[in-house]
Amino acid sequence: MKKKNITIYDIAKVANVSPTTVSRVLTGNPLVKDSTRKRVLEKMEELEFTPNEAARSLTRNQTNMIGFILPDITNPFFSQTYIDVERKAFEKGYTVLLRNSMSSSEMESAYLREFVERRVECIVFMGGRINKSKPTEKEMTEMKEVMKRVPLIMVNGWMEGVDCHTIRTDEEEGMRSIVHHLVSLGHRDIAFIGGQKGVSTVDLKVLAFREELKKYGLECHNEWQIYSGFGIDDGRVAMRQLLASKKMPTAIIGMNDMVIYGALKECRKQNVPIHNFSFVGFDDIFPSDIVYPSLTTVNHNYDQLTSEIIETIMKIIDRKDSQKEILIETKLIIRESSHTVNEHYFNSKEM
Amino acid sequence: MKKKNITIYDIAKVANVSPTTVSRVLTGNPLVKDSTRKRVLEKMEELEFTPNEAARSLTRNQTNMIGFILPDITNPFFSQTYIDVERKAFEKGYTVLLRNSMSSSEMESAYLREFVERRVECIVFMGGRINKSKPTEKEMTEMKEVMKRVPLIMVNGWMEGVDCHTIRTDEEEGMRSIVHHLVSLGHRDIAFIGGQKGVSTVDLKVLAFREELKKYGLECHNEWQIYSGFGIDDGRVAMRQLLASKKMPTAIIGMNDMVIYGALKECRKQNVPIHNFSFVGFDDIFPSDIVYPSLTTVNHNYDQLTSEIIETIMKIIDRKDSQKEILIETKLIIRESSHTVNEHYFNSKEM
DNA sequence: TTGTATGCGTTATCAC
DNA sequence: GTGATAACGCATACAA
Repeated sequence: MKKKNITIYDIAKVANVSPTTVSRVLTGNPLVKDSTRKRVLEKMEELEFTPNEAARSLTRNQTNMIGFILPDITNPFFSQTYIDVERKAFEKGYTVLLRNSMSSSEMESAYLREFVERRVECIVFMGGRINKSKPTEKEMTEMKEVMKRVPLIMVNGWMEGVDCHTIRTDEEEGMRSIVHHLVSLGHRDIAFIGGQKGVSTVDLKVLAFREELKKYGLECHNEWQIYSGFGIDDGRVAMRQLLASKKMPTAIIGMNDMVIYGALKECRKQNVPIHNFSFVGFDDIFPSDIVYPSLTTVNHNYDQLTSEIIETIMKIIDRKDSQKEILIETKLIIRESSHTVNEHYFNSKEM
Repeated sequence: MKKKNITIYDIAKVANVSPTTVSRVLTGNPLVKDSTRKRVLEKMEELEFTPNEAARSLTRNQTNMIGFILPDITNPFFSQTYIDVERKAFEKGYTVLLRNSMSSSEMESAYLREFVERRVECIVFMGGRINKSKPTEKEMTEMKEVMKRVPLIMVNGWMEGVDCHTIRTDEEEGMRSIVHHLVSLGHRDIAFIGGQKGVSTVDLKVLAFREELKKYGLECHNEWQIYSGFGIDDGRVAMRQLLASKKMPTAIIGMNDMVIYGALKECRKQNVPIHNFSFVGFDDIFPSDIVYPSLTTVNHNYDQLTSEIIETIMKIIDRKDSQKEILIETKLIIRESSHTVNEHYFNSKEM
């Protein structure tokens, strides 16, 4: 029943050469006579031979695989990053293994182990533990253990005390540009919604946000900083809370685009005129250009980000020097959702 | 320089057992004495041993890998499908290799070849050539060649003359439910936008669309069927064309959700009241619940779809019988974008 | 330019 | 329970 696998030995036999020669044409060794190369290739075609990559990996001690752990590929921020990396890696002859951790530490551990077993040549890590201000001891030591065996690159995150290649977009600067933009539109009452304390991408933004408020001499209302989470519904929750407060902000910054989508939705549910507020998101994922109003947001510069990732990977694999920390400039994309303080707002309020 | 890889031989040596025994604890063979198993495990820990999956694959002649080709993971329709398959496969001990073909036949070929070389145990195929009404001879024979070596499942597509497992959502029925819904709201002038002729998922829908119009005794205006493409901008193009026509429809069905996003955007650009039209999409991807107006659309029943995919894969691998063709029921999700014919529309027109 | 022999790190088949 | 030994399919050092 078991169909015999066709190997270079079978090809060698029918082509009247040694397995070595077959192997040579496989690896593109130029020392083979054209006529024999041609004959071998013909026989391969004939017998429908396909080299076994596992065997190859075993002898060459390299797999041409790269591992990529991220929280959730259904989030356009990650899918846009991933797809570019996949394409650029393929051009270099590498294959990417994608794993969705859902930010679960257990999943991350399982996938890290798998990657080591499969002998990937480099691991790209996003989200989860590398965004925790206080990762657990286990998470840190595990990371170090893995890094003894496989080089690892952290994207938009890091771990205190874990020395490692780091590539991240300059989220602080992104946040500063948002505040600057809003202030220049006349806003003085600015809220920040979404995210979660203890997550570095959040803490980073909040810190920059507060510093910037101070710089412009604006008051920092703690009740306007609502750490409700990262999803659409979390944005709704935050907006609901804002709408229920006595004094309301005139501008709302989201931890990411998603929470702003939720905020917009909540306004509609409550029949609050959407232009009462200016909204600004973060990430510039594709729906931000189609929601209404289209969303002002910070673009991560995906092309540069992914280029740096792949370049760093290749340098590490080729044992070339490469910059340990890379910071990517962001770009503020101004769309309809941010505007001068709306006077209708004040008119429409009973005051 | 080259750091020696740690193998079961190293473990065997320090644990005073044979490599065979080490292998036994690795495979979970129960015939090992508890004390020696414990000793071996300890030594593995100590030397930071990790089994080499390539070597394993080689001897066991199985890789525990599944290949997944789809057009574009940044499209939420695909990412939602993929992520569920990944998770369910992982639960069964399988790893999914994702490849984005961008619907390019060359990419598809390259990835198919790679999958065969990596000896994946099953291939899931979406988009591209399996949605062509007339795939090329090369595409068909290549598919057959691959299928001699690796079982293949086509999802939401098929190939005439290529006998193969097929799982698809019932798009015809989905389209019928849309037309029924619109007609029951009083619409008689219905357009279809997006897609491309010669793509089966499009032809299928258009056919059902026309049959349904006929069934309700409605006229079929060919100029209201605009095959502009699959993306957001393609939807804008189609909408522009509709808005420029003498007689306009009252309802617009999209090939997918994306083109409707474009249509909504175009209306806003031209300051056309959005409620002049009823809009219905197809796919129910996540932004459809957050755009304004929220989009009535057809849901693919992702959970059932992905369950069927994984079940079929496992049955094929385990050489169990499995249904050759599976059809998944769709579900019409009614949101704000579909409503009765808007009277304001007629009032606002100069007529 | 080609062939022989050996190794890569496991598992599987025997024997003991 | 445990241990030799032979696969698995390819690449490479060395010979010729």
